[in-house]
Amino acid sequence: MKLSQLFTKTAKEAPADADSVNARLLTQAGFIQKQMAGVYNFLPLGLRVLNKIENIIREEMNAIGGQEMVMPALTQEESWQKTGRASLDILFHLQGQNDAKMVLNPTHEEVITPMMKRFIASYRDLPFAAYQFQVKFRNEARAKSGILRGREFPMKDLYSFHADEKDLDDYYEKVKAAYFKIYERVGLGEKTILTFASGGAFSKYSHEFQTFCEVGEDTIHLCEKCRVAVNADILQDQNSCPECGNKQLKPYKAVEVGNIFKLRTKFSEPFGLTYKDAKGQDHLVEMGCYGIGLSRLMGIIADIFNDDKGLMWPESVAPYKVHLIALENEPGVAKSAQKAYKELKERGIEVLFDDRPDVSAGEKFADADLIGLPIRVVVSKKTLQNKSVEIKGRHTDKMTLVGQDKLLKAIED
RNA sequence: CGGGAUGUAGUGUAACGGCUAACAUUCUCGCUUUGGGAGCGAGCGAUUCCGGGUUCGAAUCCCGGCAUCCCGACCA
Repeated sequence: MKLSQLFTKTAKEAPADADSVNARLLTQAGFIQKQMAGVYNFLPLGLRVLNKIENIIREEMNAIGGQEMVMPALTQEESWQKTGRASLDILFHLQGQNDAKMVLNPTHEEVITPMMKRFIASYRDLPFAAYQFQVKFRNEARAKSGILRGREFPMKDLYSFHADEKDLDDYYEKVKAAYFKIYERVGLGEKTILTFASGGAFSKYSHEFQTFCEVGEDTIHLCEKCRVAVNADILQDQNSCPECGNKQLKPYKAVEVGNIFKLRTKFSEPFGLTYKDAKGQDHLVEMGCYGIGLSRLMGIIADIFNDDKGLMWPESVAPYKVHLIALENEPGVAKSAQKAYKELKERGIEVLFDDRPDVSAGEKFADADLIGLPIRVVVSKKTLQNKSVEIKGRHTDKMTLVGQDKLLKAIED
């Protein structure tokens, strides 16, 4: 992508109403633009980050047998009455033709459970799991922290269906492992802790994945031996490590970046989702649900990986890998930079090319730091004197000159 | 939903109750510049959030609403 073509632009000054780090940097760099409180536009650079995150999650969901589908954002309110959740204050209600009552889904148990009655009849149909990436709507009393808690946000939700609790338990562990891989891959592995949280009516616990972060809404109590934690919400019931019994737990601020939950028959019951066993007896289907908010993940990554100059994306989720700069408006420089751009692209390396002819060197450097791609490549009069280009990582001040013909090799290492 | 703060060109800020609402930046045009947000000149850009009130006179004071941010409550 050529920066001269990109419709977004960076801002020198931070927006006055963006107090949170993620909102400030992502807005300044042109990744997102606020629409209203808790509702954001995801611009080309921001969408690329979301898509990177989405693809990582997709691969891990497919690896544990998840089948991708998409459910609607809109649902009849009746389904929510059946489960007793029509009165949730986070529900957006709206009215259709003939005064039909509908809601914008904040989650999809009320959609997928009745739908599966069409596809689950026998124990032979089980188990399986289905997931989607879909926008969720939650009328939060207070939107906050930039894109960490919005009223409309993209989410991955996986639902699993089982004949018995044992099978649900086994699959639950598989999802847990898949989640660890996801956090590892997006760069949050070391900072993300499995946390025991309220299990609701049918289970002792659910599990949250909590990422250490100062802006965190939650407090988790960490067992440093086991690297698991207990959410402060359930501390009165569980004041020691559930794995080793250790009572020396240390409190930390953290943000929930995922939640996995054994629903058991909480939803199959109101909708009558049953299957017949080998003897022809009916049983309620056992269910699990597993969510990850994509934009929250993006926000927390922005919140954690930055410095005073701007964002610092982990390579796995960076919108592009290379930020290529043609430093001066000079024919030789432009020509060499164009050539490098073409070669990188042909090699399948994602590159953002600052080809703007009328922008000062300082501004180009500042923009590169703000946008925060992992590798910066500069072509200038100076580098061309040595028939070379300059390479610098976003995390370091160290610059190295490599021959023009060695660029691809240097980038790939 | 309770409390607090704030609303002024696209963005960031200024303006004692009193002149044509100022400055920087962005943007447009011209010239000059090019290794860390360059320089000079000219220009565009505002119903001062909305509605009411006080006053000879309101961006400024008062009331109501709305919006945004922060704290709290809430939050599978």
